[in-house]
Amino acid sequence: MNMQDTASSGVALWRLVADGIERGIADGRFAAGDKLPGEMEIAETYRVNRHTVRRALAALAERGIVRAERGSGTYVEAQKLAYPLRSRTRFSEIVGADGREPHGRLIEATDDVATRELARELGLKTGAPLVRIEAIRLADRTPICVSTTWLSAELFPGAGEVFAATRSMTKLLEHFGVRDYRRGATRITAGIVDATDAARLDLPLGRPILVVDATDHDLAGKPLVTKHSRFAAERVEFLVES
Amino acid sequence: MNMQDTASSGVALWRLVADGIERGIADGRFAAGDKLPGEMEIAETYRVNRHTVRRALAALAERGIVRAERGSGTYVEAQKLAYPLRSRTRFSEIVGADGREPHGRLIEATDDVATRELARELGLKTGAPLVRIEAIRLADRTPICVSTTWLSAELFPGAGEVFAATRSMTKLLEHFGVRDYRRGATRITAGIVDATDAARLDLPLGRPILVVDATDHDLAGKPLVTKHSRFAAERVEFLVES
DNA sequence: CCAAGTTGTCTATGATACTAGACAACTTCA
DNA sequence: TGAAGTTGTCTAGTATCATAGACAACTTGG
Repeated sequence: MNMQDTASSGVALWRLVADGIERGIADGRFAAGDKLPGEMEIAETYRVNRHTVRRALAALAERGIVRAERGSGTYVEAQKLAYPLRSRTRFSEIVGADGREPHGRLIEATDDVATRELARELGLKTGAPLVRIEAIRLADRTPICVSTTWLSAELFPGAGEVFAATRSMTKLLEHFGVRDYRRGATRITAGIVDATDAARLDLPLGRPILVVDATDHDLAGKPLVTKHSRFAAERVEFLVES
Repeated sequence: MNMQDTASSGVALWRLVADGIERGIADGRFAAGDKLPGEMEIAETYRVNRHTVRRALAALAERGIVRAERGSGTYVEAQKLAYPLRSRTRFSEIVGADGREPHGRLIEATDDVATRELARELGLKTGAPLVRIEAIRLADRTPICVSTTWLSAELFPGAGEVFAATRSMTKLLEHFGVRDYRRGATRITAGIVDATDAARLDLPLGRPILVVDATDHDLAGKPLVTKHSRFAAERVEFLVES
């Protein structure tokens, strides 16, 4: 089949195929994360050559709508979560604003001691007792980030158990009488996911991650918690107010 | 410039040009009957080759949206007048319903005698005296059809003068006491415009016309007038109720 | 490990799209 | 009548679109 068989519309065949697939995604016929039919199957349904399908898929991949995995298939990319970086950022609010269901899960809560850097961030002395919380945050069922959070074990005794129960850092702080808090300086870098985080984030090895280090303070400016978060870069997009 | 310079959109350049021109017509930037800019000028505004513009114009002409006249220019085709064929059809009502101003003009009114066919249509004897009225009907300033109308000279004495004054067949019949009338069988054929009608309809030679033969009767079924009308096919579209 | 199924890449061919230039045919207007 | 401006029609060359086939590279599941 050649382009002009389609009523000489002036629209390229691969564009028609791409639009069709995109409509299928928008309609929900293909959900985020779903595997699309194979290139051969798509070619048959649209009655075009496989190369034409590849052109269409390449255009969609260029826009971040699908992602091809060699030997496996082509998958619908979840739309990136728009994650505004403000002094008052609450994961649950951001995810909720995106029309998705926020979830949190405790992976591990252990005792730790402050390194010199952690102590400086939290306004404590080196070697001070800390609670280290490993947690994962999800939007619907998609893991967004894993974060390591440190709190003073003296100021927040039993923080691990509280977080396990509430699954929310905001509620944990409320439990200890902190009504509101603000984010201090936020440092953002990027890296490659390690094996541990890859498993937690359900990411293939070698994928890029956004690494965020931040410390939250109470309204008086006293440090409360400091975090080291790793976001699946392909699932989130940070927005900085200008 | 090549197609893919336009962001590799998968939409042919000529299609973009055609869409742009069509939007201009829809927006009223180019009114019906207007002359479009020359092909060279369009090519410059869209930054494409003149041949690409010609492709776009050809597509629009194919759909009857524009009409190219060699040596003169390309013009916006007036939308065809929707002309419902019902037993009670009044030109002025049809044109008015289209939001246009109906006009009628007498070309010629002469005495005639009935041929055998005219006599049969009008329920008269062959050779009976007739009035023959040549008239033209327009919507706004566009000629729609020329028609030859025959009436019995005995039933409608001085019909030519009355029509010249009223410019309306309906009013002419009213003048002779006919309050209402109906159209009988209508025969529709097509042909090529002759030189006389071409001048009257402001049509180039060789254009197709719709030829309508019909006889109007009063409510008792008595024949009143019989007509032979030639419509500019490109300016009218007959609608038959189903 | 193997087989089946998947995406990635290469070569090749024909049809369209777009550009470029030139000239013919025609209309309009002075 | 002639010049200017218009659409119509050629030829030619380059880039893209679409098709076709083959094989490599990889993943998955038995």
